[in-house]
Amino acid sequence: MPRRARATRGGGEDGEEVKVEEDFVDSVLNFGAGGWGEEGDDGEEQQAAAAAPAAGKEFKSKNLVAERKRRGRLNGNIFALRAVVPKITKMSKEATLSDAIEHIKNLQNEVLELQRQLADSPGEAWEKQGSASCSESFVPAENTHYQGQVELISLGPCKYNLKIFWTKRAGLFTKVLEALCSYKVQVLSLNTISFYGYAESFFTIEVNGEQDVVIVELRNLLSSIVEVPSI
Amino acid sequence: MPRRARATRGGGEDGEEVKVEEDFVDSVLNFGAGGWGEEGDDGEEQQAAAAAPAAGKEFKSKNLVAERKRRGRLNGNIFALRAVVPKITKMSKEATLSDAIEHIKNLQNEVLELQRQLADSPGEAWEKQGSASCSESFVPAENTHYQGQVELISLGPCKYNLKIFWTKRAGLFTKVLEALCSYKVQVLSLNTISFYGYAESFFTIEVNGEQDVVIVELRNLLSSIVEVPSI
DNA sequence: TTTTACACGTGATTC
DNA sequence: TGAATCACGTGTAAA
Repeated sequence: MPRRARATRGGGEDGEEVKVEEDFVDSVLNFGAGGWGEEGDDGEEQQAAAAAPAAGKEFKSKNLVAERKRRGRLNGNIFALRAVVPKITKMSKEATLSDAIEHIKNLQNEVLELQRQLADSPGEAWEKQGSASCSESFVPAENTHYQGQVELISLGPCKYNLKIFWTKRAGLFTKVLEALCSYKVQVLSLNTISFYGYAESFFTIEVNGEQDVVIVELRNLLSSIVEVPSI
Repeated sequence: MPRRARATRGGGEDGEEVKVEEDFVDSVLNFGAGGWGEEGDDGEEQQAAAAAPAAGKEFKSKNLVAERKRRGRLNGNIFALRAVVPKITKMSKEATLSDAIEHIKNLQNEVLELQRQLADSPGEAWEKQGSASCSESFVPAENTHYQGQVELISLGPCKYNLKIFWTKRAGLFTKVLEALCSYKVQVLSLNTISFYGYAESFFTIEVNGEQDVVIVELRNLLSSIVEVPSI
């Protein structure tokens, strides 16, 4: 609720001050503030600018009404701001602006956090890579090339199961796919289970060429990608 | 860049108006606006309030300096707001507020969208349910109870493979888990592959009690949960 | 009482 | 020019 100005023409306080009961000023103000939608209608303002001098005296400045409208728009925006900011500490202009700033910062942080969480959701890369249906069975074997969070399990000639456990980081999964791509590795199937902040992916891949060399290099490359940098 | 007021004591424009060259008012204003950190220091304002009357005349109100500080804080907040809002259309108070409102609305929509995308990332429910390692093999079988996007495949006495294909929606995966829970179904393993906007989950479950009845009811319940409402 | 916040009218400045 | 924006000092009302 706006504080219903008394409209005592307070600015110029010279001797010949005119004190008129101008409720219409209030109405104009409330029109500008309460109905702060974009209005091209200025019928009431016209009325105000015409009625006020008639009440007793000429205004010293022609931009009086314009200034009133400007104040009205500004206050309207303050109210609109108050409407979209959930946490209002005090009903004052200054506090409203501070709260708005705080709220914007919080929102931006929230967006960043959500984007970070979403960055390595496996789905992000799927659509670039194409869909991969899950049908291969996963058979634990003994000849596992193990290092860190990467396991390479031979399934037979040219075929391997690749198991990767990783913490979600931005772009990491894409890097893994690029690494596979760089070694001309065919992805036969892909399967991922993700926890909050962690994910485990199971690839069935087909490797052409020098098996022993490629497998070792690929394993090292993937390990360097997946390993957390701090440790 | 603030518009460097000329500081001609414009308010009371009565006859005995004093026109002093008070650049210090400018400095005070810029102090309040430019250095808009929280300051308890009011040395310069004291100086201003003391020097101005000395220049020729008493101020009519002690409120003057307080009002100056208030305006300074308010403008400071305007500038701060301008700093956190990326899209500034015009360098005016009104436009700044409008842009801030627009920006807040955009941010809130962005947060909602990200939360929606993240809502059914499988990881969200994992930690409530506990971790589920992936080890069961998936064997296609013929005795599949198929309806819509839900498949129930018998693996033997009391054990089934449950395959669900669904479009990501908020809270949907949690509902599936709750449905399983309500039928006292044990989840032996769980495996999910997610595309952008879609996900396929493979459960290995153990059902106790009236197999035929539970399986049919469970299948119907899951179908009703997973099916898109519009079709 | 004083303090705080506000709206007001006005002159100046910019475009 | 005129229209728009601003800072200013002031009166007033509520805390």
